[in-house]
Formats: sequence, structure tokens, C-alpha cells
Amino acid sequence: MSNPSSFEILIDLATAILRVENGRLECRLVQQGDAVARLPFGPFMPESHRTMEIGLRQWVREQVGVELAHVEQLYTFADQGRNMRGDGAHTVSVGYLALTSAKSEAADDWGKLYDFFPWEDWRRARPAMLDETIIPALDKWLQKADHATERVRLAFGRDGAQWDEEFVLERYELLYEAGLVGEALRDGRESAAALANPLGTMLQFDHRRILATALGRLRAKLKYRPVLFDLMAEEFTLRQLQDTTEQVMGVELHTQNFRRLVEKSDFVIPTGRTVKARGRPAEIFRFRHNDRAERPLSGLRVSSRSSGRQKR
Amino acid sequence: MSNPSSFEILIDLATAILRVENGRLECRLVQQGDAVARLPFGPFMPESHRTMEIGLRQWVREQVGVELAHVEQLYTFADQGRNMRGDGAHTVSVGYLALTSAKSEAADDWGKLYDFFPWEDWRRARPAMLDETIIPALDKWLQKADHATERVRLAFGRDGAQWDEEFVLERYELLYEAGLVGEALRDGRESAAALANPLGTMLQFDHRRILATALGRLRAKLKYRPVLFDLMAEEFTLRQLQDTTEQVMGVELHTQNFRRLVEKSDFVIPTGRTVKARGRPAEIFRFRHNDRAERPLSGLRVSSRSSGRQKR
DNA sequence: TTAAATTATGCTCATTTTGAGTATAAATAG
DNA sequence: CTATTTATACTCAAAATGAGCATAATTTAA
Repeated sequence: MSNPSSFEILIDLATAILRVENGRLECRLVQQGDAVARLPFGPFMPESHRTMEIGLRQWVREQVGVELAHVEQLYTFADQGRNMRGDGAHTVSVGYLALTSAKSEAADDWGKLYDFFPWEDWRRARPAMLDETIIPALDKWLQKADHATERVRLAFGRDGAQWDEEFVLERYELLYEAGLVGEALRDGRESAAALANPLGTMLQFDHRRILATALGRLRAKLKYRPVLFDLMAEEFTLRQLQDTTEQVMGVELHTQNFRRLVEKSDFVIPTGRTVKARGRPAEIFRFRHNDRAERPLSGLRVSSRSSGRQKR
Repeated sequence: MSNPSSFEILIDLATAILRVENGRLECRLVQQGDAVARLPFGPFMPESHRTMEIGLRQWVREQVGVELAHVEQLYTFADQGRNMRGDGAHTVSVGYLALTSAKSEAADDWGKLYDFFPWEDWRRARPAMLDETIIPALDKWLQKADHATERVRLAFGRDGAQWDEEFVLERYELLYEAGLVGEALRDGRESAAALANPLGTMLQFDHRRILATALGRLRAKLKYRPVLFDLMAEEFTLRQLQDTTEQVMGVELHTQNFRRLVEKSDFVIPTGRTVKARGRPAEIFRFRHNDRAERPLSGLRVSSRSSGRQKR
């Protein structure tokens, strides 16, 4: 049962590269023919990759050629049966998050992030699919899997619990376990509450799981480190910065208070120039690079525009 | 150069098990003879371990037999040359953090956490070794490695930057790179600023690096999730809870404000009973288990007793 | 040409949270 | 008994937060 070969494992490095383009949060995909899309990825080869980050940068360069700003390791997934490769090899995936401000290229190469997680986008309102589809299906599932009741309550903000926008992975995992996303069916799981249409757009392997981890991590990190600026161009207006934040957090923010927060934080320097569009021209800012002689960069403690609002 | 075998890698699962005993933060070690101590660890064997967590629990059970409460994956380290196994195999380690409230066993099995990171313990005062030893040595190193100046500034809180108690790993990494900890010498790195005595107590492989990650993560997590209670016995006084927090954070807290914070948070239920010791008897509390019908558990936003205090 | 609409920005105000004490209570130690 | 110790209660100013009203500087529509 444990000959030496059972210890040896293939490690895949997969990277969720995120950007905001035309006011939409997007993820770089690799699309081959009609196949389900995937993230850029490849094996970790210790002979040629001194570190995993070197490895992942190689695969990103070769497969998509996007310039990366912030790069961070997310999580290592090793559950047998959730990263099917067809060849039966034991594979573990190390997921990475990368941020970029790269512009379009061939537009189709980027997928809208909330196509993969439509239940995570609360900007206009609480997504109707939650009450119409997801909660009923989860309830049906919980009849056979009542051990998960408390996890569902916390993750989906039921019975007095608050919706926590950081619990992206927890929600995806529950939907997987309940058989409500396509990957669960692909992996041969029986579903106690199958839907006519699985939720959201699928990805290959465990790449959507990695993407969920990426979104959750980014939402959390925004609040205490200035990673946001790695999604912005050199110069931007405060509205663009707010749009980016709203895209990532999946909620709308109170504009005046967001402005107060950003200006007070001192992350940002006014250029004196303005840009014209519809209404009053907006001032152009740039990120204050950390050149020494500055305070340590903490993050933006964003808060939603209104906790109990109804909006339309 | 890249025959199939160069893709196959051994994965080690190593766990930093932490507890607080007699008011000291401790880590479970495995000590064999005179050798340098190590964490409980073993290979991930996908044939018998459906998930990595199952694997690590097996090694913990077999090697130290400690009952684990909270368990969380920390990070996957794969830098070639920092996890020397002697046999030349390519090894990657996945580090885990586990918390427990287990009592003593053979007392020597547990190491004092701040023996490994003496510069992280600011409870009585800013550790003298920082100004006497570490900063001068780092300065010497920076003369040859000035690319790291900004990292040193942020990690060690120089030139107006604040000391951030969460940057445990960043500090350890810099000390490693500068050749100031024993592991750097063991790994054959040349030191631009070697010390007569390397800093802190060494561990085998990259286990101290994992331990640094564990402490940093725990310090961060305390502030937004109620993990603290996994270090406590069923019943405790608020002073014991504060002691545990202070041990983990490595700072002293303002007792009255800590109390206000905890009581307001509603994590804790008074039992009505008290315990007698030196001064006024303290009331005994217990953690409010999350039985439904309660608000989501957020963490304790602890804050240090005084930012600019001198103490003694 | 002017009014309406739109977007950016400035400012106020009540409430909550935080940081830092002072005061009091209930024990033990001398 | 009195001092000391520890726990707990309460106060108060400052800072941060959440919500909204007001004004400025444009474009669009009448």
C-alpha cells in the first residue's frame, strides 16, 4: 500500500490573475477550443524552479503573457477526487492570486468574475437567485446532510447571521458538497438537491475553487493592506478607485465616506489635473509609492453603503 | 533535464501545535536524543490520505498524541535548499497550525514559543536584543544587500514605520537572509553579518519558518475570528483569557478595556461562580458555543495597552 | 441660452468605538 | 486591622463611523 511511489506527487501551480477593466472584475482564462476554460497553470519542477513563484511566473509568461503586480500564494488543495487529470496521477494544486492593471489584449481571454460566482455580486441588490434557487436547494440538501446546517447558516447569513462577503470559498464549498455546481457532477458526486442548471460558469479541475479562494482573500486583504492599487493604472480618479473596490467587495459604498477614508489614509496624491466626463470633472490622483519616510501602509477599512438598505 | 521524475515531489505535512500552559505560549516538539528538535511531521500519502488534513492528523496522533482543536493550513514552502533532508529528494512542506488546550504530559515535550523568537516578545518592554544585536547586524548586512532596506524598515518598524506584531514571518525571513539564525548557517548561506551566537533556538528543516508563520497567522486571526477560545479550558476567568491573548500577541493589554471588549462581544457567558486567588475573586466564564440563534462570531479587536509607553 | 441632470466634492451631525484613566469592591498577607 | 492585590465598574475625551444635506462644475436637453 505504501511503496515509495505512493509518496511522490505531481504539484500543479495555478494562478488566478485578476484585473478590473471597464468597471468589471475579470479573471484571465485559457480557452482551448470548446473545452471548459481553465486558469494558466503548469507543474512545479524543482529542478528548474528554485521556488514555486518562479515556476508559476514561467507558466503565466508562456501561457498568457500578462505582466503581474501583486502575487501571493493562496492555498494548497490536495483532496483526492477534486482535481481529476484523467491520467490517474496524484495531483496537488497550489493556488496563487495575482493582480494586474494590464489592458485588454484579445478581449475574450478574460472572463467576468461574477459569471463564476453570480451569488457574490450584491452591488445592485441581494441577488435574487439566493432566495429563489440557492437557499431552497440547500434546504433540501440539509435534510440529508443536517451536519452542515451551521456552516450554511454562517456562510449564507441565515437566521440572524450576517452575510460576510469574505466567505466566498465557504459558500462555494457548500454548493459543491450539495451538488449545485457543475464540478460536483463532473466529479461524480451524487446530489441530494440537483438543479436543472448548475450554478455559475464552470472551470476545469479545481480552478474555480482556487478562484473562489482568490476572491475571498482579496476581499479580506483589501481591508488591511493596500493591494487595491495593484489593480489600478498609474493615475486614476477617486471614483475609479471606488468602482474597483465595489467590484471586488461586491457591494456599493457610500461615496463621500469612501473619499474621506482614502484621503485620510494618505495612500493617494492629487496631481492637480482633472479629467472631464459627464458631470463635474474629477481630480486625478496617483498612488503614493512607498519611498521611505512614509507611514506603513495599512489598508482601507471599507464599509458597505448601508447594512439594511433595500435599493430599488 | 526534465525527465518525468523531476516533476514528482515528496510532500511533508508539518504541524505547529500551540497551547498556553502556566501562562506561557508553548509549541509541541519532537525531541530525539541530542538532535535539534522538530515539529511532528510526515509525508502526505495520497493512497491512504484522502485529504492532507487526514494525513497530518495521523502523524500528530502517532508522534505526539495531542488532541487538536482548531486546525488550519498555513502555507506551502518549496524553496529548494531550505528543507534539507540529506537524501537529496525534492521536498515541499505544507505547514499547519493547530491549537489545543491539552494539559502537560511530559513537560519537556513542549517548547516555550518565545525561545524561538525572543525578539517577538514585547510584553515587558521592547526586547533589548533588538537595539543591541539585531538592528546593528541588519544594518551591516544592508550595506551589501541594500535592496532589502525597505523590507527591513517595514518589518522591524524603523524610521517612522510601526512595529507590526503580525509580521513574524517577514522578520524571520530577513534574519535568515542576513544569516543571523542558525538555519541559514546550516543551509550553507554565507552571512554578511554573522553573530557570535545565532538568534533564538533552532529547529530542524524549515520547521521554525513554519512556526513563525503560525505565530503571525494566529496574531492576525485573533482579531477577526474567535480562535482564542481553542486555547482555553472549558471555563476560565477574564484574566486568564487576557493572559492568553497577551502571550499570543506578545504585548500587554489594558485590562479594563479588554474586559469591556470581551463582554460586549458576547463570546462569553458568566457562570455565576468565582475562583479565589490573591486579590478579589474572579468570576468564571465559559465560551458561548455557537448553538444557533446567535450572532456570527467575529473576533476580538485587541489593542495594545499603550502605543508609546516606556514601562519600567 | 437656459434649465435640468449628472457627477464630484465639501461639510455637518449624531452615534459608536477607542484609549486612558479614576474609583470601588472583595479578597489575602502581614 | 491595615496594606496590598486583583477584579470590576464607571467616566471622559478623542477619534472613527454612518448617514445625509449642500454646493460646485460640468454636460445634456429643452
